[in-house]
Amino acid sequence: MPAIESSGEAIACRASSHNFEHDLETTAMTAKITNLREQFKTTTRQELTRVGLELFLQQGFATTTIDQIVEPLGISKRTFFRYFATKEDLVVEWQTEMTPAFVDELNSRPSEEAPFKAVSETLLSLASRINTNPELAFALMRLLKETPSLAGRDMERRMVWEQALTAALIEREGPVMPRLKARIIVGMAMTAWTAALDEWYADGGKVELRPLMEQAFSLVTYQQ
Amino acid sequence: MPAIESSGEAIACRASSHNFEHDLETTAMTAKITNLREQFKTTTRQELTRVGLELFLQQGFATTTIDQIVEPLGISKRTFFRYFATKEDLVVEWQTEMTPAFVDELNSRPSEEAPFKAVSETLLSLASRINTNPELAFALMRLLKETPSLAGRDMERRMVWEQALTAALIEREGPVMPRLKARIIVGMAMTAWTAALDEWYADGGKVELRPLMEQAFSLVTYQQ
DNA sequence: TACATTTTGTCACTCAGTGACGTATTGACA
DNA sequence: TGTCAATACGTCACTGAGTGACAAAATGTA
Repeated sequence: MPAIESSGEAIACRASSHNFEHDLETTAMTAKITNLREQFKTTTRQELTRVGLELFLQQGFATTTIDQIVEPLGISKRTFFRYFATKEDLVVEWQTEMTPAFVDELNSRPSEEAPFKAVSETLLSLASRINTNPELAFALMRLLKETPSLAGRDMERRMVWEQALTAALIEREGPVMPRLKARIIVGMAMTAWTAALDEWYADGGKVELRPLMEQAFSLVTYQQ
Repeated sequence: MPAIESSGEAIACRASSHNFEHDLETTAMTAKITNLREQFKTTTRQELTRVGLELFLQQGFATTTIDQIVEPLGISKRTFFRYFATKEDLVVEWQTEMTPAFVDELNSRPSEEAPFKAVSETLLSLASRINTNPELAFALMRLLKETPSLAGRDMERRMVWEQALTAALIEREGPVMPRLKARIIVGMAMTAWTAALDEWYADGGKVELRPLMEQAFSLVTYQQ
């Protein structure tokens, strides 16, 4: 979850470095940090996502141009596309980036836990993240659903998660678990998860998410 | 159209397509059939898909421009976008269009059949369609998988099918079937179906598809 | 025949995305 | 501190998808 409310001080400093040289002392003071370059890149990336999401949520995805995102930060359009391959990536990339966290979560589940249960609990851990800022999650979900190109990328993200979790599940269970079976277990859990999330969205994001998900998982469990 | 000869060429080209050669004469003779216009539009649409898919399969999706599709048919780029909203639609639209056929298939299943079984059989009916031309199906699937924007649209198509089948299942089962449960049953069946299709693709599209799908459905059935 | 409707082509335009090239910034080493 | 290679950025020019506006052509109807 990106922090939209963070201020853009660092980037302002960077933008002014073209004309002034006051960041020289900054370099002198932080001379120990070797990857100053990486830090700049990280903040630039964060600022781009912040401004981009703000504009998208405010005036829509299609009606917002790259120039509008880039202009208040004093960054060129060309540079934007050095950080994000497409306009859509600005919205969905941070979701894809949390894939390893899911795999870690699954790996940390007790080994005696049943496969489906382990995957379900892994996915449930995301529900608590959503719960920390339901309004933002709801707004982002609306953005994803109302923008066709973003909806497609969101589905793609789901596939990435499924593949990663499938691989992790096979790793976890060993050769007893055939690939097709692993795929289906993960797919079922993801189906329940998505269904619950959609129901939550359809109700305006006002009900409790976690019990809804638990209900969905239980439906999968004893449905045949 | 400004040039007469280009107009004649275009019509001749459309009329000479496959099985529509005789339609021109019959409509000209009877003259009572009012939808000559509609017929032209249908053939134009078919020709665009035919040429487009040929080029996409031959030289790739991204490297094929709309002009290349449109040029051999004597149609303008602007007209292309009156038939298809996006370049991607040329590939995926016919898949979305077969949604009602699925719903009909589900509705025609015997009413005493269990929900999951009915949905599974509905999806299995598509396997036989794929079986009529496995090479083409495989090539199309490779196209969908190797082109990110198409992969996204393909996922979107899956969602459309899921929603349509969910609605049909609720209709079929009556108020006994809550929406969340219906979603999950359909989602599970679709998960198994997709997993089987992916395995089939991973094996180079050479194994028999139907038994693979039946195996996938059976895995869902006795997995918990 | 004449007239209304629909379809199409042309033109001009916006915007996403890319390649090439020059410049500015940074990191490491003298 | 100065030098130099590597990296990051800006500018410019370009391709291609997609759209709005308007005129010309084809069709339906009478």
